[in-house]
Amino acid sequence: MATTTGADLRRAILDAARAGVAEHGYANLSMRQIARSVGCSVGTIYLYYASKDALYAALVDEAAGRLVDAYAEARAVADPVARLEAFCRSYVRFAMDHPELYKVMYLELTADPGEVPPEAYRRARTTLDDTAAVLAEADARGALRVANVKEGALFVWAALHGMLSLILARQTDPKADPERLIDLTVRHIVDAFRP
Amino acid sequence: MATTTGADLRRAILDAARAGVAEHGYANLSMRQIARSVGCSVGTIYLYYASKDALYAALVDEAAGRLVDAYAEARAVADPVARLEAFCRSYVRFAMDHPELYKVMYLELTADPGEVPPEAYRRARTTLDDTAAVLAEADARGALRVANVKEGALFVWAALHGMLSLILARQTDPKADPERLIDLTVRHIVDAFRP
DNA sequence: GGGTCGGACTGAACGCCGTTCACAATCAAC
DNA sequence: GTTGATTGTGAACGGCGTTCAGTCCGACCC
Repeated sequence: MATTTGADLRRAILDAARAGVAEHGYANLSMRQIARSVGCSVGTIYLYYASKDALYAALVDEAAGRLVDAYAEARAVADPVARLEAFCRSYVRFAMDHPELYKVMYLELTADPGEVPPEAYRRARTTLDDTAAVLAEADARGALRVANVKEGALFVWAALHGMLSLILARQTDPKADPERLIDLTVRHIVDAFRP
Repeated sequence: MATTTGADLRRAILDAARAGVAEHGYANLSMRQIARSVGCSVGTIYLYYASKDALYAALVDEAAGRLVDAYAEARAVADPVARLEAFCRSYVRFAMDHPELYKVMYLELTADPGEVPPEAYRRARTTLDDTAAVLAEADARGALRVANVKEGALFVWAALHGMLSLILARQTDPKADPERLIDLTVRHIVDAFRP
């Protein structure tokens, strides 16, 4: 907060932006607030990030990295169906543990599609490849039936993302337990591919 | 644009707001722009809508009405499984035909959950009841197996909303045909409930 | 007619915002 | 010691949502 400079300042700005988004949402986050909390002037932020959108893209990129990390341990599960479920739960855990990052990545952005460069999402796409691979393996073993693994993986993502969106946007019954809804979703996803 | 007054002016403001959201998104829509396109002053808008959020809520309410209308004809389908699919397609058609309204209802809002009063969404919830009812009927006839119809309906909604979100936010493969992805989604949703 | 009242309407003003840019400070290289 | 680049500043610009003192104008009563 004091007189950080150079690369440290760059990181401090990103930290402040992340905290600001978590607290106020992207729309209510201001460059001036970031500058105040970091202890530099507004103009300085523009030395490190070309615009508010660029700063946002950096947040997305960072979040994508964490999402990919969350998939790492699930990759070790031997049984393909169990691994598919493990991937689903890794995705959900990421979203529930870091709702602000999940919003940054997949909720906030939809307000203005195309403002965040697609590169920021490239890393996150590897999770789709993981899902496609496990579907292919399960299909090969006859445990599941998957006509098209890429489309199948997209469905898995869509169903999880849909339920998470509804939960995070408080569109579900307030009395409903999110964990239970997630369990239900994962079970239905797997059932959708039963032979 | 000329000298509309009273209730006509109220409607003109709503029309301009809808067109503005469709073109620029909620964030880039300004009260001043609305005033310019309607031909009144900024202050006048506040005579009819307490705030930008209230104006937004009116848009959501209007969109919810149209969504409910879209469900009306599907309600006539006799076979419950066919009716479930018809509901799904009504929902999708609403989102694809009026992407700006769908964004207004379920995408833009997630930027700041809780800003739009829940009442605006009450009408839209009847579509969930429709889905729950058709699931109950299909279960009773043995065509599908649904442990909990309310949760089942939520899953149907989540899966559709998830795929639509990804499509509308351009997160799907640009080469993929949206229609095909929707077909796939509806098929998987039904399969998820197969006995 | 004159007078008054109330609702419709205005637009300048307030304090925010993202972004720019002329300027100052610092420091390595010569 | 001078130069040049790098790093940092903060006032200024145009735009935003919102407010409010003030203007307009038709309806009503005397």
